[in-house]
Amino acid sequence: MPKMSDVARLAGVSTATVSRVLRNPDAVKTGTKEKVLEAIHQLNYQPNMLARHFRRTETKTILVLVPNIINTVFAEIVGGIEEQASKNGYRVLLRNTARKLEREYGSIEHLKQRQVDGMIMLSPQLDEATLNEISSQFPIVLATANLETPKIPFVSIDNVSSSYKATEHLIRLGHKKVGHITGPMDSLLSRHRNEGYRKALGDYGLDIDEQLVRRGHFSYESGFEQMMDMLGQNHVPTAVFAPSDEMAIGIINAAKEHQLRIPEDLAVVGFDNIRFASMFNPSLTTIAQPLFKMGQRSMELLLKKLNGESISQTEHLLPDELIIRDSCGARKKGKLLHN
Amino acid sequence: MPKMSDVARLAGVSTATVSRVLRNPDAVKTGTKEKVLEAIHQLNYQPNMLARHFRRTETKTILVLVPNIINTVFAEIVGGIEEQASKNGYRVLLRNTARKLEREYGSIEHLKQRQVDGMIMLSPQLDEATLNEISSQFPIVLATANLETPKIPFVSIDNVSSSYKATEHLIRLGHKKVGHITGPMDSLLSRHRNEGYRKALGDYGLDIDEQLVRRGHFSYESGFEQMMDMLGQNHVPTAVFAPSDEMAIGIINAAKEHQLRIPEDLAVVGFDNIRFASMFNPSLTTIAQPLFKMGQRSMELLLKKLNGESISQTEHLLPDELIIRDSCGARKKGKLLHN
DNA sequence: TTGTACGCGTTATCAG
DNA sequence: CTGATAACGCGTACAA
Repeated sequence: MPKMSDVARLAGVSTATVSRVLRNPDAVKTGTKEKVLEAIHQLNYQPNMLARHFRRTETKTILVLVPNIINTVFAEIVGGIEEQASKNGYRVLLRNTARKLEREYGSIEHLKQRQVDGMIMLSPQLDEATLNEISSQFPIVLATANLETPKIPFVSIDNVSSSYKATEHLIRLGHKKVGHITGPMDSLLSRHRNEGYRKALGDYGLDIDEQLVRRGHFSYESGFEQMMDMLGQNHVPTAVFAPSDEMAIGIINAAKEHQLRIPEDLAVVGFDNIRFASMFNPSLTTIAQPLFKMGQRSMELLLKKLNGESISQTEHLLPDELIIRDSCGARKKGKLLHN
Repeated sequence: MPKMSDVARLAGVSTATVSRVLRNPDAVKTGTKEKVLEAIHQLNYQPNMLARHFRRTETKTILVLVPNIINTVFAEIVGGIEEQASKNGYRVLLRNTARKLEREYGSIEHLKQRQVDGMIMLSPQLDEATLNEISSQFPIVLATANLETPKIPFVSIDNVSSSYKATEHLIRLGHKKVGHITGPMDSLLSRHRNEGYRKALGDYGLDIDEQLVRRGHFSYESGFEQMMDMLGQNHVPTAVFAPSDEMAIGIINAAKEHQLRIPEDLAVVGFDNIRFASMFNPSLTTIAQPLFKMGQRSMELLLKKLNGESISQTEHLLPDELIIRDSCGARKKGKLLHN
């Protein structure tokens, strides 16, 4: 592999000049520049990036920590990050945490060892104190994460108001017994979605029937199981708000096992608007998160940090949208009942 | 940030010794080793990986090229790769090609610039000559890709026999008019699946009705559109083999639009066994690819290449499996008709 | 505008 | 078993 000195020799200049042609072409006279470029071409020279990174103590690489890449929600955010990163000359290192806390800690080592210039964490599980500690030393951005006392830039939607909107939709369709299966309650995001649900019921003067509120963890299985269990009881909901589409599908399938029709006997609203939401039968009414955009935005914020620019605000809430399809019954009535 | 020389000074040894403690501890006397480790601990020293990578001309990083990370099929393979990589001290750089050929070419630059030690390509679009050319210079492995004349190690399932199996299943359920919507025919993988379909029909003495064979490209949309079109014609299939689950779902939804019952009026077999295959209504009969394992295996092969070990064979075909669920009708008949 | 010369932090070589 | 020292290839003061 030819090195810079080879180019320099062939072009009859010094390595300094070759380096300048590569990094700051305007500082070189046109004639010499051409000679150098010609030599580069002739030798098919490629700069040794390892040497460059070492010399400049930067890697042009960012780390993306994902709880689980197989989850389409995360995959789509990663897609947005990658797009924005590569557009700006950055590469994306992917690490699956498999929801192991120690793998999140491990990523700190990565930063310390200068293996990456910065990091984006999706749904981190680390406590806020630790996150703040890392953030004070390295450029990091959070995605799909809310913070109690935000000090680190993060990208999210407003989980309270979106859940409120979803629940309200069901209430305005006439439902009095609206159930909810939560995500894991150690996650602030789940608590926020739960909060929006409760707020909506309260605002519309409906009591919260704690028997209709169950604990799950976003998954299809937890939706199915909790719903099966709920339907085995003596009083059942006429509508359910689920904090993920996967869970909504689990709920619907459980209801079908009990010979319930969707949406006539049970209305369901999901969350995320995954690709599959519109393909399912019935198609899911759901809250659409702009996942790809959230990925892009996280990377934009990280880029600012990497470039030393200041970030005015820490909360970056992107607009969500209630997508009305067939699982809630609004479309069955010929026209929407409200809005 | 403390450097190796700081550790050396504190421990009263040379940098060479510190380096040895880190990389080849057995070559250092226990006493000195302890002194050094103590100093490392006291200074909270972290080796500068950039310097190490530069010095050793290796990055402990591999590149994974994905057509589209949002596709669950690829995401799952990536999951397997990442797991195996991190288990062996390698990091995974993720690049989305968005099916742009130039991004595949770009990855070659990456290798040339020594930014990564090797590469795994998922469903590459580059021609075999180019792939062979790259492979002769750098360690690469292919996944979900078949080759006309295999010279590069690749991991796949046997697409011909699995498609044969899927089609045969439909035939043995009594279907005479078995349709097929293909993937893009510039992909060898699609051609193989098409080949298995045709072979099965031929072996069972059934004519291939070219009107029942349509061109698609794995997507839900192409399945839906082609099926809608097919159902608008005067003669229609009683069963369809789809080369992806997404497409199978599109086909089913199109059939439902035409008031057809699945599987009574139309039996469908899909491919991939994506997570949603079992959640869908009806649940999909499909060919299960061991995607995660395929990812792991690709990484194992790449590790061998990186370690200079020889790889005996180039074709690594993993076992697939026909998963019988509700979309084909076999289960409706009380018991399987065959097996 | 260009060249010289040094340093980045680690590892490998070689001598002791 | 340990130490001194020379690379690795590039970027950048500083000098010309």
